[in-house]
Amino acid sequence: MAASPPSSADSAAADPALPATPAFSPLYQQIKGLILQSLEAGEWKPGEAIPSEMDLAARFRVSQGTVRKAIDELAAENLVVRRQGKGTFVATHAEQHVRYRFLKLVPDNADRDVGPAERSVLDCRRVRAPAEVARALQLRTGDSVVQVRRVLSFGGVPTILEDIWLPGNAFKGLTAEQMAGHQGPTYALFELEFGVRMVRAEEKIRAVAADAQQAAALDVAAGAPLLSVERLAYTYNDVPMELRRGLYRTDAHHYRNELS
Amino acid sequence: MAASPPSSADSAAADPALPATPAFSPLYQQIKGLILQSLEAGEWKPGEAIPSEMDLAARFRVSQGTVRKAIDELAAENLVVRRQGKGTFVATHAEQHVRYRFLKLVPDNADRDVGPAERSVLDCRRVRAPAEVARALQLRTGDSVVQVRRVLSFGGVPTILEDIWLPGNAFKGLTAEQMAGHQGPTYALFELEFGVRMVRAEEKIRAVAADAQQAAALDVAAGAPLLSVERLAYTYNDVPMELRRGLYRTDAHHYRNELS
DNA sequence: CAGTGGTCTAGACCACCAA
DNA sequence: TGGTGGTCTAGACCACTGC
Repeated sequence: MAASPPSSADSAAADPALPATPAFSPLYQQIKGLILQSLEAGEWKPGEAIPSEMDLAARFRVSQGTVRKAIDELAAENLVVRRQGKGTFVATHAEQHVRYRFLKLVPDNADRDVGPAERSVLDCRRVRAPAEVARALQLRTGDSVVQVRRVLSFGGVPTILEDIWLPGNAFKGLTAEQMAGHQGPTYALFELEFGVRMVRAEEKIRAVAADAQQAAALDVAAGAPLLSVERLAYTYNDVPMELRRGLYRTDAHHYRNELS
Repeated sequence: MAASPPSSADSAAADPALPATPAFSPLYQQIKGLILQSLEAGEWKPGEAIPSEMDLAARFRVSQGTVRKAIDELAAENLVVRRQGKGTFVATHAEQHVRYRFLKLVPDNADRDVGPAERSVLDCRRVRAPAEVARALQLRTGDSVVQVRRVLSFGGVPTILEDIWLPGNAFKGLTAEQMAGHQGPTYALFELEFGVRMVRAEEKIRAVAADAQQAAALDVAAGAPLLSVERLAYTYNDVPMELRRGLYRTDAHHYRNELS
C-alpha cells in the first residue's frame, strides 16, 4: 500500500500480478479490504483487539483518518466493535451484549430479549446434500453435509423446530452433544470449535400449516399456522455456510423487525 | 450555534429554558439536531435539495467536516439522500429508485421488486379509535381516526389484505378515491397531500389462520395460514402516525429480511 | 499517567454534474 | 467552468480506560 494520493496510479510497481483496478476505489476502501483479509485469515481472533488506529495507519502508510473511515465501515457491518479508551475488537457471537443477534423472535410481552432457550437435539448426522441444500450452500448434490434437527423451548414451551444444514468439510466432527451442551448462541460454538464466523444472513419468511410430525414436536394441533423462517447465513466474502429452516410458534411470541 | 469547542458550555445564555444538557453531546450531533428541526419544520420539502455543506457550515459557524458528519448520519437513517456533484436531497417515498421501501414482500421467483400493485379500497371512513389503536397512536380512546381497508393484488392475484388506521387530525379529508387513484406508494400520497413523512417503522410478524371473511377477500380457503404483519410507522421525533395490520398470502411470495 | 478511540478543524485535491 | 459531494492529510484537543 503506497502513501501516494488515490490517483489512478497504484498499478505502477510493487504488485505485478495486480490487474490494474479499472474502477476508482478510494484508499479507505482498499484499507478496509486489507483489514478484512487479516480478519478472514484469523490474524486476530474473535474477541481480541485489533491494532490501534495509529498502528494500522503506520502499517499501511496512511493517515489515521483514512484507517478510521475503513474501521467505521467494518463497525457498521458488525465485523468489529469499537470501545472508546480500550480499542477495537473482532466481533463475536459470544458477547454478553449482542447475544442472539440473528434471532428476531421476542415474547409478546416483555419487549426485551428472549433469554437463553432450552435446547433439545432430536437428530444430528452426516447426510448427502439434497439438491436444494446443495444449491444454497454452493456444493454439489450428494456432497456431505451435517444435518441437525432440534427444538428450542422457552419456559418449557416448545417454540422453535429447526433443521440446520452445514457443509461437511468445515464442520467435521460436530456432535449432538456439542449442539446440546454448549453455552450461549450456537454461532458462538461454531466460532470456537470450527473457526466459522457467521457475518450476515438472509431470511425468507412464510406462513405455513403444521403437518402431523411438526405439530407433535411443537405441541400444537395439526394444521396450526406456523412461521417458516428459511435462513441462509454467510461467512466472509459472501460464502454461504449454513442453511436453516425454522418453524416458529407465534401464539406467544412474534418476529420483530425494524424498517428504516 | 456557537463556534466554540464542544466543551460543557452551551447552557451559557441564548436559551434560558434549556435544562443544561448533562451528558456530553458532540458538535456534529447538535448540528444534526438543527438540520432535523429544519427538516421537520418543512424548511425544505421532500425531493428538494438542502443547502450545500459549505452553506450549512457557514450558517452554523462550523467546519465543513462537522456538517458532513451530521449529514452522514442523516443519510444513514434515510432521511436525506446524497448525490455526488448535485447536492443533498430530502428523501421521499415518491422516488423511482427506493420505491416501496417498507414493503418486504417479494415474489418467490424474480428476486427483484414486486412492482406496482393493483389497489382495491374496500372501506375508508372516520371511526372512534378502539383502545388498542389509540394506545399505539398515542391518542385517547374514542378520538377520531381514519380507517382504511384495502386489498392489494399482484398480477390479478389478491395477496395483501390491509387495515390502516391514521390519526384523524392529520389526515382530515382522506377519501377512498385518493387511496385508490394515486400514483406510486401510499406513503408518497401522505407526503404530498398531508405533509406527513413516514421515517421508520416497526413490524410484528406472526402466522395466523384466515377466518371466513379474510379467506374470501384473499381467495384462499378458510383456515389457510397467512402472515400477519402489524406495522407501526413513525414520523420525525418518534411520533407514531400510522398503524397497519396486513395479512399476506405467502404461497407465491415471501417476506424477505436481511440480518447483519 | 499513557494509550485508545472520538471530535474538530483547515486546506488540498478528486470525481461528478450541469450549464 | 464552477459548484457539489467525496477523499485524504496533519495536527490539535477531548473523553474514556486502566495501570
